[in-house]
Parts: sequence; structure tokens; C-alpha cells
Amino acid sequence: MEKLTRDFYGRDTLTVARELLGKYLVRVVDGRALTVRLTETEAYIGRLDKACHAYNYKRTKRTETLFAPPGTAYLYLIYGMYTCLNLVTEAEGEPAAVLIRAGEPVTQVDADAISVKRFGCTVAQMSGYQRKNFLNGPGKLCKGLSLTTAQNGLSLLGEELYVLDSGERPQKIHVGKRIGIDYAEEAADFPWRFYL
DNA sequence: CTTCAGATGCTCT
DNA sequence: GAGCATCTGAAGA
Repeated sequence: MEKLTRDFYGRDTLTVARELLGKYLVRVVDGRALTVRLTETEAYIGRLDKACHAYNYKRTKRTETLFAPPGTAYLYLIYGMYTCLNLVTEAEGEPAAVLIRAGEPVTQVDADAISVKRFGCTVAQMSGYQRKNFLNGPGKLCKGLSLTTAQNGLSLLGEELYVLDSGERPQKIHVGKRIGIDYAEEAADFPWRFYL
């Protein structure tokens, strides 16, 4: 499978957010690759989006990563204890990114390795509730893949964190409002959330 | 199934 | 000092 190139990320954010669905996010940690099929994304576009940290090109220490070249990982801490993973998009200097909201392990081996990181036990020992809500949120996905703000600014063209084209071309993509941004006035209603 | 409170720390004003 | 792109466990329907 081919690793996505900078050209893939350096396009319209809504397009990238849609096309990421069904692709494989790979996180290499402790000498092994953890692979997750992406099932839910959201677009954030600084140029016109009050929900984006870099709305109106606001440049601060935190948003600096959003101005990096497309194909850079933007990670930040939310609510004091959870990390969110975003992939920087558009031409360099256009602050925009796709939030990775959810995914699912590709193989049983991935599932077991991730469950150890999430819950400290194997899949077989997980509760039914835990199994059903395994990686269905940005904080959970980061926890399962050992992603923290230490990975902020990491290139997706490297060997530690990247996305593979699985070849899947989803027939039906669901669209909806983004989650948890009620403060963002009219932008709160933008249909910029995509899921399988 | 649902709601609800609390956790917890960084960033920006 | 306020607010936040969230999650969990407990309790109730």
C-alpha cells in the first residue's frame, strides 16, 4: 500500500477529510506498527471557521503547527487530559487541518496491542461497553495509539506516523455537524463532519 | 438506553 | 482567571 504524499494533504480540507475515510492510519511505537482504519473525520479551516484554533489566521504558540506544510501532525491537549490528532492540509500558510475523530483496528493483533495501551488488558478481557466504544472519539484514539503532544509537528511523510491508501473507496459517506463546538456561532452548524 | 458531574492542565486574555 | 475540537463511571428510566 502506498503512503499518502504531501500532494494528498495539500488540497481542499473538505476533500481531504472525505478521502481519509477508509484509509489506514499507521502509528509505529515500541518497534511495531499499529494500524487503524479511519471512520470519522472533521474539517477545520482557519480562513473562515470560528471553530478553528487559527480562525482568521490567528497565530499563537499553539496554532503555529497549523501553518506548517501540509502533511504535518497537529496535536494538542484538550480538557486538561486528552489529546486530539489533526492532519494539516491546504497550501503551506493556510491554517487548516482534519481532526481524526474515530477509527477501528484493522487486525486482531492491532486490536490487542491497542487495548493494552487503552485499558491495560487484551480485547478478550474488555467489557462489552469498552468493545463497542473502542476508538470512537479523538481522545480514545490518541490514547490507544500512544499519541501525545510530544508528537506535535511530526511529519506524516516519515516513519513514525503516516497514512496508507488502503484502496477502499467508500460508497456512502455520512455528513453532519461537528461535535463539541457550540461556542462557534454559525460555524457550529457547518456540515464538516464525515463518517462511514 | 439516557443524563450528569467531575476530572485536570495548558493556552490565551 | 476562563474556557476548552473529551471521557468515564454512576445512577436512573
